[in-house]
Amino acid sequence: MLEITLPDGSTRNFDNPVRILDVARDIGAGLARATVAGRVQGELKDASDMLTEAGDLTIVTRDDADGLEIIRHSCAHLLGHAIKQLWPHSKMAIGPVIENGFYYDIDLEHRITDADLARLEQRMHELADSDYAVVKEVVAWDEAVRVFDERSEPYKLEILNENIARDAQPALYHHQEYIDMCRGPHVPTMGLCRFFKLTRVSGAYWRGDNQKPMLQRIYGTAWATQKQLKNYLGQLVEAEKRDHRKLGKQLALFHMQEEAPGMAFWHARGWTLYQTLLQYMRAAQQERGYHEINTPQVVDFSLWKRSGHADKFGDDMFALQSEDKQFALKPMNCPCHIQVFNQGLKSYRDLPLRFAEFGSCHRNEMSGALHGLMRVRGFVQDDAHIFCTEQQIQDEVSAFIDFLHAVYHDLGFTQVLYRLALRPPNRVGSDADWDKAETALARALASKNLQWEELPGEGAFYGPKIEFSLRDVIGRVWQCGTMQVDFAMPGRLNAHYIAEDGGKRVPVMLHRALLGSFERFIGILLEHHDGKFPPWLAPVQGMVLNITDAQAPYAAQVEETLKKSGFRVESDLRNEKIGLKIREHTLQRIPYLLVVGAREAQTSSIAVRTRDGDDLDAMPVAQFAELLAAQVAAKAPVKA
RNA sequence: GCCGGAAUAGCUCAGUCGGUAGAGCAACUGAUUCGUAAUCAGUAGGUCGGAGGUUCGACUCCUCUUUCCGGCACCA
Repeated sequence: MLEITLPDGSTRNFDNPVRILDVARDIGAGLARATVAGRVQGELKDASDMLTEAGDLTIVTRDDADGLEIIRHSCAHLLGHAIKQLWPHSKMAIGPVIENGFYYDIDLEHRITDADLARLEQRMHELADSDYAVVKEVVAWDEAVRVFDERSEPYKLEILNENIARDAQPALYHHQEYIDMCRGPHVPTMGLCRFFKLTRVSGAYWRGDNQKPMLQRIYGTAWATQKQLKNYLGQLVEAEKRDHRKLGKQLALFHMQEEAPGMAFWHARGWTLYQTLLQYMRAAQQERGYHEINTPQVVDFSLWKRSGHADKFGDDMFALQSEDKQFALKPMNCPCHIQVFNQGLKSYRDLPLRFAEFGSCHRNEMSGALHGLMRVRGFVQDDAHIFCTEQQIQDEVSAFIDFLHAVYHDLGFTQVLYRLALRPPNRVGSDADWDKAETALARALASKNLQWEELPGEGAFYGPKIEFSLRDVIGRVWQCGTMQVDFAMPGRLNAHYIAEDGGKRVPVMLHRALLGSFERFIGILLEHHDGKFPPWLAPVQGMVLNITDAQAPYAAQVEETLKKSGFRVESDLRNEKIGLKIREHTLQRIPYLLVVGAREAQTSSIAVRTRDGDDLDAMPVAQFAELLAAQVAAKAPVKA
């Protein structure tokens, strides 16, 4: 007698051991059809697995997150099955689940093209539609080796030899004639894997190692229902529409060209946005006790040698030769900030000393890494270095977190994620120092009641760090802010202060940034807002449009009045229909369109329309100025 | 840097089999003076990313190269 307890507390009794799928079938045919796997004592099991002991069982269906993940995993096998049918000589590497889908890495002479993807996808559909049963076979390690040896699968053999214990019992999943090795679980029948699409093919190093051969990676997305799939594909289209590179061109914000790869040419509107953001940061950090400084962009290589950057990143710096000297464009600001700190003797009474710089940096990023504004070679950081004592770390970090929250909130981001990167194997500084620094960072986070993820081994060699990421409106996560404790560099570059007892001490240096680089952050902002910036950030806040030439003088006067009130306003006096002007400036995402016709000229008013098409009716110019001023002050969105 | 793809008018994109390039929008000219997402007509616009090669002939085929796109790797 076998008693199975279901999540609702009800029980079912069986005379003999049963398969999970049989239990589902016993409950109902509908459930059986939707069954992907089972969860027994917290562990996922194949639907075909036998239950031999009494206990709890949760049927995992395609509606569960776990179920979807299994479907995606099985889709990778389905892809493998199809690949082997079309190209029997493919050597299969790995086929894991990723966010929204799966991929499979294969080694194949033939280069997979887009047309091949379509063929593969069609074959996958045929296989899935046949709804064949997946057969799981648990074998001895030797037997698994024999199977993959026979099938000439060197990558599977490497995995068996290097990653699977000799006494393990690997599971082989039979997909008709195709066999894949997997931890599982997998779907019981392939009919559960119908809603997928192969999205792209690219190269990927075997085991992620650039010394190892490059394989072909085929990506796909997979979902439990047609509706989910359609929805996701729609999101991709949506994300593409708000691509900052596209918007940057459409809205005349910036451009890039061949002669300066990885560096932006900022146009008037883009630079206005850039400056608005920069001035905002400047004011915000001034309020919080930072001293803004500015340091050279071209610095003798010897400084980078002393700071240790030349060793690690020398090849990634732009080098310059002049007379007999080797210079480099600065890739970061911290060594220069220490030079400023080192001018004049510092007392413990001067600490914490916060040096901020909108530092223009250049890094010779590898060509393949460049990506619009998101990864550039020339950029400006909202960088600052706080020189302080160990005792001051926690308070400084705590104040920084408040600062960061305030800024992210102002910029329209509400969700922040926190990660604490802890000591790596290769590091400088004593364990006692690391203990103190890690504790200070963790305490600062805890004191704000924040949840964080710990990343052991991920800290910089010179100290632990907190990474702050924000989630944008379409759910993507961007790492922007950082707070890093540095025990090493101040000492290397001879920074010290006189302590209370008269002794010389090396200060702790905190590297910190909120936005990271202005270039990248503007890219993120553009995509987050879809170019529809709130009025305080919008490069042009209002556009005055005349109906006919007769109102041109009045329109110019309105523009002038609003400009004098400190707003960014332009006018469009072309002899064009109002509909055309509305359309064009709406597409330019200008928050307010200010229409002036004979009526408005008569009454000294403007007819206000938002870029979203809302009509705010005619109002006196002064009233609009008041409304806009309030929104700018509050950093509020466009008012409907 | 590595794998794959792409580059044609200011922009978005066509271009068949190798026979010297085309549309829409924008620009310019003219008409129109108009009330909330595209007024009409006309004109002009190109070393087909760059350098070589094959060919009677190259946007088209080949080689090299630059940049971009999608990934991988990298990211102080």
